[in-house]
Amino acid sequence: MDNFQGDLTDVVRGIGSGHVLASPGPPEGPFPSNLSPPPTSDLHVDFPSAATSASCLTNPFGDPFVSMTDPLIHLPGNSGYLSGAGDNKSNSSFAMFPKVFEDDHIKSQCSGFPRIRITQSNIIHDASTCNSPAIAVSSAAAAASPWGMINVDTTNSPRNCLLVDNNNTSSSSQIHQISSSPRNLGIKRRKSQAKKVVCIPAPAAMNSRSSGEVVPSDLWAWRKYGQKPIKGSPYPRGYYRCSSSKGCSARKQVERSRTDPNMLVITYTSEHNHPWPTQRNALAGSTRSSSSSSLNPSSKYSTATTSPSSRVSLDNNTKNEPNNSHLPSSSTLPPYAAAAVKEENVEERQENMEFDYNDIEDTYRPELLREFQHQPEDFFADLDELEGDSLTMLLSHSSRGGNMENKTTIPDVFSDFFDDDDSSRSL
DNA sequence: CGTGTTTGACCAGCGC
DNA sequence: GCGCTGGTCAAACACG
Repeated sequence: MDNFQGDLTDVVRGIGSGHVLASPGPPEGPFPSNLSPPPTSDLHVDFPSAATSASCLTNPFGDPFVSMTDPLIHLPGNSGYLSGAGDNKSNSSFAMFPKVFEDDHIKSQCSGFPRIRITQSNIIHDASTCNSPAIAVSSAAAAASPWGMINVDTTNSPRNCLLVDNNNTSSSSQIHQISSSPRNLGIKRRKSQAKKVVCIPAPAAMNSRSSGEVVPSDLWAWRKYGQKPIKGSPYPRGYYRCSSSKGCSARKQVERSRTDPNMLVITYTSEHNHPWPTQRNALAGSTRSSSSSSLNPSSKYSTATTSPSSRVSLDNNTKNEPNNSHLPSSSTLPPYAAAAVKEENVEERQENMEFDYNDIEDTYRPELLREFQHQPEDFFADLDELEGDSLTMLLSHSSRGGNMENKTTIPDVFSDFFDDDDSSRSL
């Protein structure tokens, strides 16, 4: 059975194809739920809707930095664009909204990548290109959200889509999942084990390229230890365990939604028993993905590990402050996951279909938020300079002096992708 | 050499 | 109890 064995591979790769547009302007307040055109001064990320059918937006990679870069990375090759970043950089915020699934059978309502507008003050999910729910994100209101930067209004959300209700400006917003399948068909429960399921849009496989599979990465290093075809699903499931630290029991499973191949279902299990990786102990093999496995599409659904570069960038930041993030619960989750992942207890799930955001522990959030809070200025400042589209510029920028602690972040990630993706390099 | 992926085999949970 | 299926192990191999 071959089906889409290359899926997990391709899955991640295409995600980067997006457009980023940033234009100067004043920061915005909370955005209307009807998604009226956002004001200026936004970093606009416009994901191709047709090319990649996925819903709701995202940081497909889990790694905030990766996600931040993806759109940029593919700008040139995907007719993306990047214009001047806003002046107001201090309030910049990025948020990724993975779709939260209780069940991968939940049919995605979107057939195309939504257009996402990432603003320093707002992140708007423009539903115009997708029949998915419109999601307006405002960091302003988001400040009050548990995640600190999310305000998602999904007034028009169809069922099964994630809702983040931030009307409540208290210390906790809520994420609601509208309707969901009562059954957990995708993941068999081995023991009553708490699981966190994250659903993220997966890009359509890039036919032009066969290598360079990248897997949704998060802050941890994952080592694949197995892969199994799943009954009823044309897509295999990859099994990963945390390799950031020996003895860490954190694991995750990555698979495509059987109903919507454009969605990646990531299930986190167990917790990390260690702080964020401060250093990637090894790079060996981390970039190899582009060579062997994927050359043969049927050669297994290769998935990739977290980008070393992206990790490094985080390291630079995280090392500056004590790491208290490895707390129980959502510690295994990537930042985006922390915001939209449902702690999943298979047993409970069937009874309780509504997701209470309050239940989410935000072990990641504090760190991430701090990351963003500290980085935005530099990041957007960088974006400013990127105006015009030059990747070369981008890369060169990364290598130039200055505050490398922050600035190396994005470029490093970029280079990672470039190494793997020639198609996106056609500047 | 260290780390990662691949992949067949084995083990364990669950339903019948 | 049996079979099915998912999850894990571990050897072989690849990569830097």
